[in-house]
Amino acid sequence: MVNLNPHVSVDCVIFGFHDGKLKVLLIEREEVPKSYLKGHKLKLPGNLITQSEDLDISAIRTLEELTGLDRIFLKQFGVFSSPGRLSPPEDLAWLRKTSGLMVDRVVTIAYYSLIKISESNITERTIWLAVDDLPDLIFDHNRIIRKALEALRQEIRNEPLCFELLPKKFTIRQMQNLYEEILGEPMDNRNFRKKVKPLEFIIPLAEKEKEVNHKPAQLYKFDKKIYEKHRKVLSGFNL
Amino acid sequence: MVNLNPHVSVDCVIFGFHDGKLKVLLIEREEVPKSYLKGHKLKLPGNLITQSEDLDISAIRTLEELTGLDRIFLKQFGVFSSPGRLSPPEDLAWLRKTSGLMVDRVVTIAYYSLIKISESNITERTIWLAVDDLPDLIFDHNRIIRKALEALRQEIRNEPLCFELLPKKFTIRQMQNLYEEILGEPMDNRNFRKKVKPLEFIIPLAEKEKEVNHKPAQLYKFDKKIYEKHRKVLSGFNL
DNA sequence: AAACTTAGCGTAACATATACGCTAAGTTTT
DNA sequence: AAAACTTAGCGTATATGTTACGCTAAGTTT
Repeated sequence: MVNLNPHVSVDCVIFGFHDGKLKVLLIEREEVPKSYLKGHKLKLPGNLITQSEDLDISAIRTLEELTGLDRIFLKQFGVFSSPGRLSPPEDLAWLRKTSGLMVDRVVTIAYYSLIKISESNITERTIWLAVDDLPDLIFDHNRIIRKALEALRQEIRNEPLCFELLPKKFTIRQMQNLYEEILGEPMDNRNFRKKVKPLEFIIPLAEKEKEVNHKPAQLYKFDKKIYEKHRKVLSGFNL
Repeated sequence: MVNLNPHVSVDCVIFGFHDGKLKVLLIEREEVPKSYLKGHKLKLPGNLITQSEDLDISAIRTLEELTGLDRIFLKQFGVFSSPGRLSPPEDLAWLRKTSGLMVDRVVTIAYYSLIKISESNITERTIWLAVDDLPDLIFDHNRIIRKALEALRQEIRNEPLCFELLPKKFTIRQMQNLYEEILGEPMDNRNFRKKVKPLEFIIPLAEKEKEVNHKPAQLYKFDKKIYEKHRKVLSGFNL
């Protein structure tokens, strides 16, 4: 057994994009007696940290184990430290039982992470739910997700985060739909294309969309190296 | 003696603006044997948290005690968790001695805060130093300050943080100088005035600058309530 | 052929940013 | 009284970016 630090934990809000909806990855808790279910069956992926691990490393490891992906986008966005956050008592009891530790107060460092659902290899006992329609979760995890979404909305305006959520090969329309879903406002397709067109790090492939009952769309990929070269000149990424 | 949590601490990077320079408030360590001074005499204000306190509350208390100010601007901007951060060994020995605890690893939650130097009542054993010319500090405190400055630079573009650093009564020129110092680039005074002019939450006072050997400048104050009313309409604060 | 969406051209109205010339006014210093 | 200095404001040309919209053509399935 690893040597756990019972005072500090890491929680990850994993966002994905599927069927035009922004989703969060949740874990179904084990060993929950029926007596206190009441919808509190789900939680965010996360763990108490080990004594010798940097938090970022701990978060990365948690994610790799869970999704089968490495090089995932990961961003620390907040700390949740309220002394009363490990409530209700049934949830605290569950944590003590499953961790085997008499935890009392846990300060949790929260990360959000962006993954390509289509390319991940998610392990069992997990479920993707739309962020705008979540049930009650354990502890303060609903609040953590709300804060993560605020941070994501803020940062996706200035950084090319959308490519972390889109599949490797994507169409301009998919890209626009993602922005519309996250920012919650419709955009003009013609103007959107005009903005995207001159970006040299969005590269057309020799391949088109298939099996759609309309003109197939051009597929593109994101070239991170070219983006890095241009970012200093362009002073960011604004859509 | 309060019941301290030896695993989690709070550190505050307190910025102030004086003589046209952005400064940081540092504390002179006590009980430092001459044998390992080497410049490591200074540290950021901060403490281990108590078992029952929310971190924000802990940071607020630390600041009030230190500056005599309440309602200080305070923002949590990062977590520093590297297992090796409590080095060199002399510094760790000092922490163990002064805290009376066998601390081993401390995850610190870092805040930056903005204060009006002229109106604060700073306690002893502290010193204001220019951020661009700091000596070596204890632990990883130089790194924490660098990160705080990055966060401040980012956020001062979108929020009216400058008024936290300026005195209650300020001139447009002082405001411009502050922006120039923090963002590190000169600005055109005429254009700056044009941008500031239409902002209804910057209110002229019936009072002018004194004891300067040129035309005295108009003094202004910032009205937070009016700003809050307009912010939704204006979608932010950009300079 | 109809239905649908992609892909692109064009443009008018409007807002913002940046650089810079110019004038007048109010204070202290000489 | 003049010189030195900074505040305070007007004006303007240029470039750049945003938003809304009309229009055409092309490629796929039904």
